[in-house]
This record gives sequence, structure tokens and C-alpha cells, in this order.
Amino acid sequence: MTTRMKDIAKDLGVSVMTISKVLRNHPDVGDETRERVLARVKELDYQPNLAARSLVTGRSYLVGLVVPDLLHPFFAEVAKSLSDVLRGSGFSLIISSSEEDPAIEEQEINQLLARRLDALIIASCRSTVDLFFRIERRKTPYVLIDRTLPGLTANFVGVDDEAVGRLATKHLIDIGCKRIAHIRGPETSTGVHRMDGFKQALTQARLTIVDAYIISERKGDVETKQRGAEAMRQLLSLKPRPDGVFCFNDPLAMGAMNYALDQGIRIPEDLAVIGCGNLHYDDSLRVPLSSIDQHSRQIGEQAARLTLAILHSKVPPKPETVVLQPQLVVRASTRRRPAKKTTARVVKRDISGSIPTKLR
Amino acid sequence: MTTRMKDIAKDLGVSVMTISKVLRNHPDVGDETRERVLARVKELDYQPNLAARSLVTGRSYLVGLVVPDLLHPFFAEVAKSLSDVLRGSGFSLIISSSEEDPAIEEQEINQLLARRLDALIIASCRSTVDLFFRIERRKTPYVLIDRTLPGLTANFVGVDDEAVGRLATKHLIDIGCKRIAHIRGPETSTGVHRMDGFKQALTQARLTIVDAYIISERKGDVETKQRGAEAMRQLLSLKPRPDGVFCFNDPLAMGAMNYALDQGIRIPEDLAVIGCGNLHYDDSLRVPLSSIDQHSRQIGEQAARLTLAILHSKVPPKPETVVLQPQLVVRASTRRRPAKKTTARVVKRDISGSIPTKLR
DNA sequence: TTGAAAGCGCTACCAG
DNA sequence: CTGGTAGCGCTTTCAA
Repeated sequence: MTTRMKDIAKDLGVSVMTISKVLRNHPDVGDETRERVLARVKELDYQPNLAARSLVTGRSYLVGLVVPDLLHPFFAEVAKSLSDVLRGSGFSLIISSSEEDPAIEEQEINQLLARRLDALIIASCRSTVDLFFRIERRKTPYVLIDRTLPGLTANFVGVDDEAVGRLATKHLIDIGCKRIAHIRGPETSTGVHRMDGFKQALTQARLTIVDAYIISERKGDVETKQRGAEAMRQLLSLKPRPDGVFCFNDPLAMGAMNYALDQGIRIPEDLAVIGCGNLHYDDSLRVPLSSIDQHSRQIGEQAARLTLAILHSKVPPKPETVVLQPQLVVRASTRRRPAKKTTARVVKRDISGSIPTKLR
Repeated sequence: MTTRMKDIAKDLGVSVMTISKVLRNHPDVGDETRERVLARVKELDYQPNLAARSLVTGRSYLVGLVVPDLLHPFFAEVAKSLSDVLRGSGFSLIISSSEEDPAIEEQEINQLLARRLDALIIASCRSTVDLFFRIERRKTPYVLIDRTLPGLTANFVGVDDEAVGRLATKHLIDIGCKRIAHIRGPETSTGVHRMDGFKQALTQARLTIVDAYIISERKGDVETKQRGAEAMRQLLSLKPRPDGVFCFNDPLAMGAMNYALDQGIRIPEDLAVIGCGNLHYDDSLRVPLSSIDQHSRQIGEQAARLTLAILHSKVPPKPETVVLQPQLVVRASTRRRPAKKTTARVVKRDISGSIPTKLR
């Protein structure tokens, strides 16, 4: 069997309590005893069973993260920064992916609840709040990231998605686009709010909102790039063709651009394209892609900070909302002679948004 | 407080044991009693405390995964397929990242050991075996993925990295390259073996190995793309310049290509470039990148299969090694008029290797 | 079919 | 400073 405190206690002729205290740096232990215990612990390479410990303390020092897709660099980046901060505070992060499937998300969250984690951080793909009320009934603190849910007052860290839509669309208007299309995202808050921002920018510029220029997500589990290509195919079949497109995210924009380029469309001359996410490969694409940076790293850091604050506070604090302001990053896909001077805040080189991909 | 079996037992006037049996589908319970218990469980939304359960059963139904970098699509893909398979078998996956830092890797593995996980799956960035001997002493089964360690006989799932190096280099030779360079990876098995394969292919083709054409990883934690650019700068300063480069991985190749293109080098005419990883954005780059597919999804699936086999077997089985054969994927960055007919197996369109990035 | 007793490995509490 | 007692929430074993 594996070593237990009892074994060490017997070896050394001291009580189990003494071992326990030494291991938790409790002061009430004589120096000599402490040395002997530590020596034996090291010799046996002993580690206390954390499951047993958390059973009695009621705390697991485990935080759960649920994301819809680990392959998306945005969530990978969030996971990374989150994990960095938590590790520094003695918490471990257990990451699970819902594969953008509400049923899997529920299943994964149930698992995490059953394991009595100290807190949950969730980028939810659900559209109903029932699951979150259940979490609240279980008294497990949680922080939503990236996506909010209508009718749910909860801790939240994310970007201002209406501002994302406005910023991107206003930029297209500023460079002279007149017929602006939107390849929209799913029915989550991010998808809906970015589209709202898109419409707001058009309205503000006294441009009409053309329904046919808004392409909805196709049902089914196809690859994002392919969906982008399909959406672009639809747009190019319209008359008159749009001269600017705001895509819900960068993978979608990548697929859309590829299709357009393959059809001989010039970007940005015939068609300007902007995405969202500011992914690390944006500036290496066939046409480097303009994008909106959503501060993935900061989202992770703020979510971690908020989680730790909740865990350290005695009484459950009021839900806090952290909304970050998105930033425009201009690259070749929208670099045209401007129709009028751009008023948006422009970041020439992306620094904060660059995602370092380490060497394997 | 949170609900316990005791509470439900008291409510219903039955014993705790009966509840426990119902929840584990034990047959020895009367139908009527079972119904009553299930009804109350549902009503209270009760879930047994898995920490308590695993304390007595000695099994946690938790598998740990340690990767060097979640942001690298290869590891994200592995994590995804692994998680899919394990979830289907009733195991949860707890993912942690070592950030390519041996000390963090040790710390994370210690955490996982202390939590008494059922098994560990590790893509190690360590160069010594001591940590793994410790894991073995703890009797925790583990599976290495992607990277092996010299002097360690252990379960392993990964690609044949010498074959990766040979395949890539032979392809460059086949399309007529005469002065072939290598931007190599770190001192892990992947880095070393791919370079070995590179040298083997040169030797076999009776080309000399020029030391200056092999660029080593710079020390320090710089971004991969930048390292690729820096390596390319070095290569372009040599006389004569290389006419083909095999890069350890695709992010490195991306940085290298960008630099070369910015210097006015034509790819593939002046310089052919091939990477490894077959990442989903390879075909959307300024020059679509030829690459070697290392079957990330299959690595995850095989590692999961192997892990489950170990967990289900009564006695610890002998270490098993699964070595997958890499596949060449040709794109524009090496598409030249061939000097002689290529003999390598060529996949024109990448199907197996395409990595679906879901819509956020 | 049901349940009482014992204990998994650890820590809180309080007595010495 | 030290350590005994009690018990965290659950399952195993075995008797009724």
C-alpha cells in the first residue's frame, strides 16, 4: 500500500497529529521533532492524500474551468493565464471542454460539482439559466467568462461585445465601405451582441441594414473555416456584392478570405475583411487579417483575481462584472486609402494581443 | 450545509446503505424502495461526494494530462481527443500545462500524485528520468505521449520522429534542393530525433551535412514565430544560401517564412520550406505551408485506449509502445517542378490532419 | 432485501 | 509543545 501518516508516526514514535502539524507548517512543534519528521517524509517521498484532507476541511483547492473549445486559441490563452495566476495562489485548475455542446457542458459541470471544487469558471454554450441556478443552490461560487446569459446576474469577465461589433463596423465605414456584411456567430451573447454592435454602427452612419448581408451560422457540426467559406460564397452571389465584411471571429474570417481570394476577389480593394480575436497567426495569412483584440490574457487574469477574491472572502460577495474594452488592430485586409480620417483608436502593431506559441 | 446520504436516509426512514446501493445500481434493493430513493435524490438534486467515495474505494476515476503548452494546437488536439474517449468511459480528465518548464512540470505532477489520480498521461519537457521513477514508486500508471526519455521504458504513444525528419528532408531532396538547412527543436526526443532523421536523409542522398545549416534553438523564452524569424535571418546570411529548410514545427516555419518573404526571397522558387504538425491554418498562410502530419487525434485516442486498458487490467501490464507513421502533406511552399519523381507517399489534400476549429 | 459496524486518511478541537 | 478523541461522507463486510 501507499504510505500514510500513521506509518510515519509509528516509525518515529510520535503521534499522527505531530506529522500532520509539521506538514502544514503548524508552529506548535518542537524543532527537533520537526526535523525528524521532515527527514522521514523526504526519505519516503511522502505526500498527504489531498482527497482525505479536503474531505475534512471542506476545501479542495481545486478550481474548475469549462470552455467550449480548447482548440480555439482564445480559450487556450484564457486557460493559460488563469492557470498561471491560480497556481501562484496554491490552487490547481481542472480544465474541461464542452465541445460547444450544451449537454456535454451539463455533464462536465455535474462531474465538477460532485467533486466539490472550490469554484467554477465557465464559458457557457448554454442558452438557459437552469444549470446555473443549480450551481447556486449547491453554493459553489462561479464566474462566467466571455459569454453572459440573459436573466442571470452572476460574476462575469469578458469583453464589451457590442463595442466589438461597433468598432469593427465603424472601421469598415471609415475606410469607405458602403455595403457592409456580417458573418455572424451563434446564438450566444457574443454572437448576438457583436451583431447588435454591427447594426448600431450602420444605423449611426445612416446606412441601411440589409438582411441578406447578414449570414447566420449554418446548423451542424462543420468546421469553422468551411463555414466561413460557405458564408462568403453566399455573399458573393448577391447583387450588389458587399464591399466590406465583419466576421464574428478570425477562423471564420480566414475561411471567408480564402474563398474570396480563390474567386479572384482582391482584398482589401474589392472587399475589406475584419475578424475578431486577434489570433497569433493573423499577420501570417495570405492577406494579413485586421481584427478586434479581446484581451484574452486579461480575461484569464481578471477571472482568476475575481475567483480568488471570492474564495478568500468570508461572506459570498455581490456578483461583480468586469467588462474590457476591445481594441482595433489594423492589418492589410482593411488597409485602404481612408474615405475620411478614422476616429477609432488604432493599434498599429499588436503587442498585447500577440499569442506566443512555444516550441514543442 | 450540503446534502448527504444521511439526510436522505433520515427523510425516508431507510438506512444510509440503501441509498448508497441505489446510487450505484446495486441489485439488492426493493423496487419500491429504489423508486422512493431516486425520487428524493432527484428532488434534492443530490450528488454523492466523489472525494469521499474515492477515499474508500481507492479509485478516483480521474486521469491527469500534463502538456508543455496548451496553446500549441497539437496538444490542444491531443487533449480534445483524449478527453472525448475518456469521458465515454466514465473518467474525467484533469489537464495541466507545464509551460515547457521542467520545474513547473514537477510541481504539477506532484499535485496530481497527491490527489491520487488513477493514471497520468504526460508529454514531458524534462530531460531526466528521476521524476518518472518516483511516479512508478507511487504505483501510479502513466503513459508518455509525443516525447520519450532516454533510459526510460514506459508506455508511449507518439509519432516516429526520425521518420518525420527523413520524410521532410527527402521531400526537399526530391524537389531538387541541394543545400538543405534545418531549424531544429529543443533537446527533447522530438527535437533530437527529427534532426537525426534529417541527417539520415542527407547521408542517404550523399549530401554533406553542413553544421552551419543547422540552427539550434536560442535560449530564453521568446516567442516561437520570432525564433523562426531569427533562425531564418541567420540562414540567409550564409553563403551559399540554403535552398531548402526543414523546420522542427509549423509555428517556427511560419516565422521563418515570414522573414524570408519580407526579405524578398521567393518561396518555393528560391527557398523551399517544410514544417511539421500540419496545423489547421497551414493552407491559409502567405505561402501555404508543406508539413508533416503527426496524427494528433490518433495520438490522443491511442493514449486513451492504452490508459483504459491499464486501468481495466488487474495486474499492471508490460509497457506498450505505439509509434505512428508520419505523413507528408505537400502545399505551395515546396511545390516546384520536381528534379526526379518523388517516391514518398504524398497526400494531396489534407483530410485526416485538418483540425476543425469550432465557432466560438 | 436491509442495515449496523468499521474504517478509508486526514484534521479540528481540546485536554494534558 | 504534544497527542487522544471524534468525525468528514462514503463504501465494504457481514450479520440479521
